Amino acid sequence: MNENNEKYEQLDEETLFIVSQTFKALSDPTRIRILHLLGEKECSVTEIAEELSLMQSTVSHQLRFLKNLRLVKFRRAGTTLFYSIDDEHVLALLNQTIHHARHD
Amino acid sequence: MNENNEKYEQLDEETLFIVSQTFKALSDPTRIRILHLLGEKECSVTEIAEELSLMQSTVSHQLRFLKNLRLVKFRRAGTTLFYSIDDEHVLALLNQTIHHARHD
DNA sequence: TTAGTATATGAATATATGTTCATATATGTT
DNA sequence: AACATATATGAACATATATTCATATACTAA
Repeated sequence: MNENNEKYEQLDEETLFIVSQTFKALSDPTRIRILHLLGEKECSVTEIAEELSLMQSTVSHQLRFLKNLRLVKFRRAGTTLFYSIDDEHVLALLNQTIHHARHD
Repeated sequence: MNENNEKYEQLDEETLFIVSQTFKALSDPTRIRILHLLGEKECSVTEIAEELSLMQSTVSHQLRFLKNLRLVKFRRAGTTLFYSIDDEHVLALLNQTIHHARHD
């Protein structure tokens, strides 16, 4: 018994989509840097741009991407928006992989 | 003390590259399906193509991609190549994310 | 050696993606 | 209201990516 000749259980469309979107978010160096920074501390758009030497519009575009996937959130303080991590699981995924990349 | 106003420690180039490559491998639906299948059982190229309804050349191209990153390996048996997982950490990353995608 | 099967590869193509520039919107201040 | 600052957005562009088709290579058996 259990000769591993059971039929293979395919991944359903929706799961496949969510999983690929999640990893796609983490596959771009700019987004990785933004998420990693936000994992350290809440930041405004301008702060992110300065800290990472990126154009403000680049940061805004990527934050919109991350916000659509609910990986980040923001709070408003006047004209300034402070962004922070909204999905601790994905941040854990990132930190885990950073750790793995460094130690082998 | 520890007012969290220490300077932010940037990710180094090499780590950033490895991490983004790893996630890029996991960001495509076809590669996800291949890795998930190989996580269940060792398969030949033809078996993968049939099980997932993909063209043989599509499978070969993606296997080359995955092999370059050492995420899969193969053994030869005559003219047939049996592929299997070569990076359990990345498989764990995938399964973890599949589980997360399904349960929320 | 010839034929047959399994896999790999290169070129072509279509599509997706990331960045930049210019400009719009939103909020606060005077 | 006029102005300054912070952020968002749309269009244009260059580059990356995935798939397909055609064909090459590798191994096996007759």
